[in-house]
Amino acid sequence: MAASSDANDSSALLRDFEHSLPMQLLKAREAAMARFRPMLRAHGLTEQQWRVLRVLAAWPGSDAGEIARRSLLLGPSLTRILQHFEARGVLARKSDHADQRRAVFALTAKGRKLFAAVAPDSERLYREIAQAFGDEELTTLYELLARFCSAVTTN
Amino acid sequence: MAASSDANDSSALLRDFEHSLPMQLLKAREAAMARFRPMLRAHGLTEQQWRVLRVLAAWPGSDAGEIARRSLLLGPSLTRILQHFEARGVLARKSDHADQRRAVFALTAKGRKLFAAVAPDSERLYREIAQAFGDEELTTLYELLARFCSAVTTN
DNA sequence: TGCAACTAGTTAACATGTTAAATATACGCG
DNA sequence: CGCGTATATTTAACATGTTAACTAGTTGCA
Repeated sequence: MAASSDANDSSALLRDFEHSLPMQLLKAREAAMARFRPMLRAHGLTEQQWRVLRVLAAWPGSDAGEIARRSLLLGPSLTRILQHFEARGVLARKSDHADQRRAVFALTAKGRKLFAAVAPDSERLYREIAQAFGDEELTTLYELLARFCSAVTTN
Repeated sequence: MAASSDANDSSALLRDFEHSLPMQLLKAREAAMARFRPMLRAHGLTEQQWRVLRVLAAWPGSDAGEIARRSLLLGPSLTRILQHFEARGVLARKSDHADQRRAVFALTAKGRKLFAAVAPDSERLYREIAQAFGDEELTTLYELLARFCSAVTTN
């Protein structure tokens, strides 16, 4: 890649571009995920699959809507991941007798084993990041992000 | 979707889950993008296409590597977007005579017109967000995110 | 000169993101 | 009871994310 040489005449637009909050949030997320992705890949998981696994480990018997909300996945993505995991024997689907539209999900023994194998690696990387950034700054960042969400979300 | 009813026995895992920084960053990004996406869609653009348009508006004559780095897009995604825009007549490709591997890109008149049409809407929405969140908090958030990136990025 | 190592960009293959539409079930109410 | 409406989930279609492999051009150096 060519070394960048910012022309002076674009400084106004440059400032505007660096003040794109979605881009800065994406960049920060990438900085963190770059550490997690290789580890997850070594376990045969994508980032999104790991989020679903975590939700089902914490709340077994969730229905699809609840999994989607907690894992921040949209319906179609979740449908594909649940089908993938079901085919792999990681989770089991059971139709809800009280409401036939719903299906509830739970990890199988294989799924729980997979979760147990990944969780320690995940926590280790999280602690590395927390240490690199600093616990106080991390807490401040969490709080700011939460305030941002509640301030900006329209509902 | 079913109302959530958090079981007490999962409180430890719940705390862990809410302390997933990649998820909180994603959530914040979503809160912001939810405002931008409908506007961009009305102009026939995706979020990523708009990022490429902004880069080329600010730095005409960038090569693909430079566009990728500035727009935070990976090579394959950028290739597709450049092909899409080229077919639509939004930008023009020119091979670099000094280095035949490179191609440099610039907006056409049509591309500049498109940029000029979207930019005011984009800035209006950005100001709405800044006002909802508060300028000082926004500045703090930018600084924290920048520190996070430099602390966590391994290079 | 000639070849090995490197770099820019693209292609390939599979997974997810995004919106709209379709399907199936549940619910409310005349 | 029966029908319109709402809800849960899936499917469809296209765009992007991610990694690996591939192509073509470039560079350094024996």
